[in-house]
Amino acid sequence: MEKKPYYITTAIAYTSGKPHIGNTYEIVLADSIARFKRQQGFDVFFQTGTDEHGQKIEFKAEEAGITPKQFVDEVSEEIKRIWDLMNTSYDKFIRTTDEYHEKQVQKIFKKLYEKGDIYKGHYEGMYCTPCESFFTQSQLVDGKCPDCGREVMPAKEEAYFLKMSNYTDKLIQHIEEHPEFIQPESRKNEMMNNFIKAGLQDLCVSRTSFKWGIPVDFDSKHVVYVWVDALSNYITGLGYDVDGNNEEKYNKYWPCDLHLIGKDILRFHTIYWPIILMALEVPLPKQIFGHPWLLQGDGKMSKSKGNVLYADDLVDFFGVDAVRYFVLHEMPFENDGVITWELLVERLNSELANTLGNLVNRTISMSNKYFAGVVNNANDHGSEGFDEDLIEVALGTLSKVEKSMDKLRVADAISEIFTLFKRCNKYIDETMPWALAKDDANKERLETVLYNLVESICIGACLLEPFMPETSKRILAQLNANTREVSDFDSFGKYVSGTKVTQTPEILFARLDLAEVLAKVEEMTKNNAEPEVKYPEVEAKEEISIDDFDKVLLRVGEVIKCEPVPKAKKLLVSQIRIGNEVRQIVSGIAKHYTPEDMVGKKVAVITNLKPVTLCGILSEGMILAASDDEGNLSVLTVDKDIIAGSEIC
RNA sequence: CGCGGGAUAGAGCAGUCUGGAAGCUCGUCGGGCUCAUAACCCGAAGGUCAUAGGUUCAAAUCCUAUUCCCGCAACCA
Repeated sequence: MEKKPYYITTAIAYTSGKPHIGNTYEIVLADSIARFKRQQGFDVFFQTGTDEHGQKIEFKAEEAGITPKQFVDEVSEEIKRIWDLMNTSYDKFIRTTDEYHEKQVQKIFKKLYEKGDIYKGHYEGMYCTPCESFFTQSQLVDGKCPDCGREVMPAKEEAYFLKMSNYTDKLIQHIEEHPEFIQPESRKNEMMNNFIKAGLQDLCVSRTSFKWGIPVDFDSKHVVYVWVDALSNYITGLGYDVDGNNEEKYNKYWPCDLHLIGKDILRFHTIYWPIILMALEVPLPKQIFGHPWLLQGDGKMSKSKGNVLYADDLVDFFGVDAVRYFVLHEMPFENDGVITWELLVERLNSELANTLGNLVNRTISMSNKYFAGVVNNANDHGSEGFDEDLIEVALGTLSKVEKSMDKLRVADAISEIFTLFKRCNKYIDETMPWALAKDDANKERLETVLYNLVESICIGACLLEPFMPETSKRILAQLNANTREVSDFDSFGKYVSGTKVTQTPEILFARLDLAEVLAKVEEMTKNNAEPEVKYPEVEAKEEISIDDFDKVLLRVGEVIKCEPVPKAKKLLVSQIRIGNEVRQIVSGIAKHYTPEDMVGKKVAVITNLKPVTLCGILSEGMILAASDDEGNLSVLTVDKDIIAGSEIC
């Protein structure tokens, strides 16, 4: 029988740096779905890869003193290494620097241009020359550059645009007719209400401000916008050809069954990508799922604190399958999940070591102890109904797993399998094999009990394969059992009676001591944090004369009253005594100082700044403060007590 | 009135769409068991389901208002 094709993709990872555990979660999730579908009998094609163009990469490479290509080669290799470490079974790892991809992207761009869906226009706005950036009128701050505060000039830059309006109605219709297209549903509403129905602006799909991208072949000043480049990977990876000379793979697997992506990039996948495809006259993918994020529990991840969690570090501590188990199981469906060392240890100990590992271990030990490892099905089912109940749970698990997986509820699917393992542990207590072993008359009953256990564990282990492939394999190897096809799950008793299990059961998951783990983590964190101390990067400004500086009047001000600005999260409004007068000054420091903190402080104030109104409140000056890249902020105060109003120079 | 998400046991969460006995995991306490990795099994304590109103025979669930938290947007003179 011909297998049904199933094409699943992850977002391709951006090669600006090493992926942390949150990024790694996505590939593991996709892998579990891909493996599950294979187990279900689908002909699966699973694609992932790296997104390697863009200004940010150009900049990072320059910083590192190497070419962009060298830079992305390194990072892409690193990402692939982590994907492999996590035992992910992708069929294709595409890189956007692959030649066939670049060629097709150029052709795609050209075709859309020739069709009129892409047109040449002008990017118009206010331009800040030192910052090399365009701003719209509304982005300007007091008519000046929002980044550096300097004068901006009206300017025009040539650029290519994708005409969104040609396809907006069609897109709305498609989304409404295919409720499963955007998942979860709450995201669909968000996209519709916030973006699509509000009217789509034409998308600027070329850049001239940097070089590291795919050049527009008929206009070499421009490179293709990274999103057009990146999104196309889903079809170029299959061998799509604009001129119709598609590879067999494309014909077989497109349209894609599932684009698995992070919730942050849903907009690109549910709006721009479908419109590009419609323009190319290519069918749309069947489903796009925006998964939640895995967040670190103890504060924000930050490189300088050295507390970013990476998959390879976690694997060193817990092993691949424990990490896979954690990210898959701990992730709620719609809300963000949390990952901490404490939670990891807890899950490992209670679920993996106690429930599963110990179950396999005690079962094998008993088989060896009572029957020299030989597992016989004596078909003596007792009269208490224990066997019937166990068998019912064991046979019912598959359909429960399938039901959950159909809704992409991977965490629930895993829980169903562990329900079976828990049922097995309970069965041991109910049947009390050690008591049966005391009387030879119970031999057949005891054989049956152990057989039922081994059979149930086999079923559970096979079902576990998509999620924890290595563990599944190890359990089956210890039981001397084969992996099963889906059709083998229809009846209980497929484990070959008379098989001998291993004599030396290995510990599947060793329990870990939380205190020890935390101590090791602390050491690791310390080591990682040292070289990461990073001084803030501040853009240079032109040299000024003492006369320029003299234009600024700085004075000491004493905060006599301070309160939050209603409706603004970051603003505090202070009454500040400066000599004989009291000024009202608004400052963006509410995240760092409470009004009580501020009252009584003697701060540095620019007093001859043109007054402005912020959130409806007049501000006559500026309190000086220092801030770093981490978002820390400190207000400048005077070192010794000095009277309010004193000049600073 | 910027957009959105959230508040359920000591902790972490499900349940809310579609109203019908307040659930899960961990932790705590008590008991059982000894095959096993101080593991396994049973039981108990612990929640006015953020607050106030409303609809209903019946509300964690639906409606209205309010409070607090978290993203995003804006504000950072």
